[in-house]
Amino acid sequence: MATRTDASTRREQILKEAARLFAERGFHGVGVDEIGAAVGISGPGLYRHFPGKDAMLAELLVGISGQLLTGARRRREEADGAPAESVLDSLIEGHIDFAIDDRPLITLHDRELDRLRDSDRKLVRQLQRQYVELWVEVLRAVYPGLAEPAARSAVHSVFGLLNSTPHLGRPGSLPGRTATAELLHRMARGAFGAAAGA
Amino acid sequence: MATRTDASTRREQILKEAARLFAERGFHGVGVDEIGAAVGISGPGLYRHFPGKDAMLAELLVGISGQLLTGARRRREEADGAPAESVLDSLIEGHIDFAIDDRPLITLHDRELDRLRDSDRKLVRQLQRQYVELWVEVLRAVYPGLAEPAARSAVHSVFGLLNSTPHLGRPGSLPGRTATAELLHRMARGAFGAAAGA
DNA sequence: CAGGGAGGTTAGCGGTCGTTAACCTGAAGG
DNA sequence: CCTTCAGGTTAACGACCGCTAACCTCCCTG
Repeated sequence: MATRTDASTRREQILKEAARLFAERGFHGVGVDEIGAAVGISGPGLYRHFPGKDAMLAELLVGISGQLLTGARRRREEADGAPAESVLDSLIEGHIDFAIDDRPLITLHDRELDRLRDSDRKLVRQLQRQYVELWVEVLRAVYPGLAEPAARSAVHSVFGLLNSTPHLGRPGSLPGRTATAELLHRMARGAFGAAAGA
Repeated sequence: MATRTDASTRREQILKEAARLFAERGFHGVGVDEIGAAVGISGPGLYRHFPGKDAMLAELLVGISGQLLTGARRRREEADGAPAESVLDSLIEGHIDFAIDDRPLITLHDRELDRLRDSDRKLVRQLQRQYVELWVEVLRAVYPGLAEPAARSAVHSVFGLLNSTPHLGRPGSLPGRTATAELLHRMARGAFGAAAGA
């Protein structure tokens, strides 16, 4: 039997290339032959690993949403007892890491959701909603005066801000990963502060 | 001769519906038959108004970019002599108006650019670049200490923030257009301030 | 009242795409 | 050594899609 590691390596390789291609040209703009070529096999060979093209997108989107949610929950629990500000900072940091390191996934995440089968789309939306609600709770702990609808809007808008990484130029033209992360972090905190602000 | 108004009404109707459909399901996810059906004619009838499907997308994207740039230039000139802060506020206000009132266009604007022919894409990118540079100039007039690369990143990120309107729930579930616009405006100013801030 | 153009229609062509079918190969296991 | 099976291959099918061709029908105009 092939080791689990080897088997999932090929699968993960396919998912990674598919994510890149979907992000670049859109789900319908990429053919299975291209995805196959990107990993060195040809078109229909992909069907040994996935039941179809839709399944690749579904696995990507569910994976992203789940990862974001799981990471956020972990960060909140690890900061147990800490002031709410530091939990918010940790959430922001986690989201920025994701947005910088997995740009294609961040792009797909809010772009190709409507291409999913109903059941998958419902699952992804549920995970996304829980993620947003976690942020809203933490945000309102930091700014108790902030009403819930405004908090929700603020969270969505800050996601838009943080997810702008694909527009910041190709990696390398940036002032450096650390500087970019710090800038985004400051801006997110500034935006939240202004949303709640006097 | 049909009046210019009547002729362009049908064209504009097609463009409007095409924008909505492209934003909902992606350029490749919409067929010409659907676009035709959305305006009450059937598929190939569209070719009396446009040379092809690509041309509709091109006209939309060039139109958006041009409108944004023209509006921004007008606002800067109208505020001649006014403090830089008020020019920045005017730019933010203009962008928010656009993001709230033309959500499908704002969505297309940063999503389907790669589907354009080379010449059209170059034109759109040029208009977008000029728009960004105008913001960068105004922003650095407000915050002279802000370095140019950081200012450019900040502008792109604030665009991400302002362009989050499609994620804020359907119009009607919002706390009201005015309240939403004010919230976004405060957050944008807060983000810029934090980007420049100590 | 001819006639011509604007703006539709339906039929159909050619190409592309996702998927399936049928076949091959190399390595692991009894 | 034979079998099995994971993981490939190429050929081909059926559906769909963008676009063209051919035709029709008002309505405006000289």
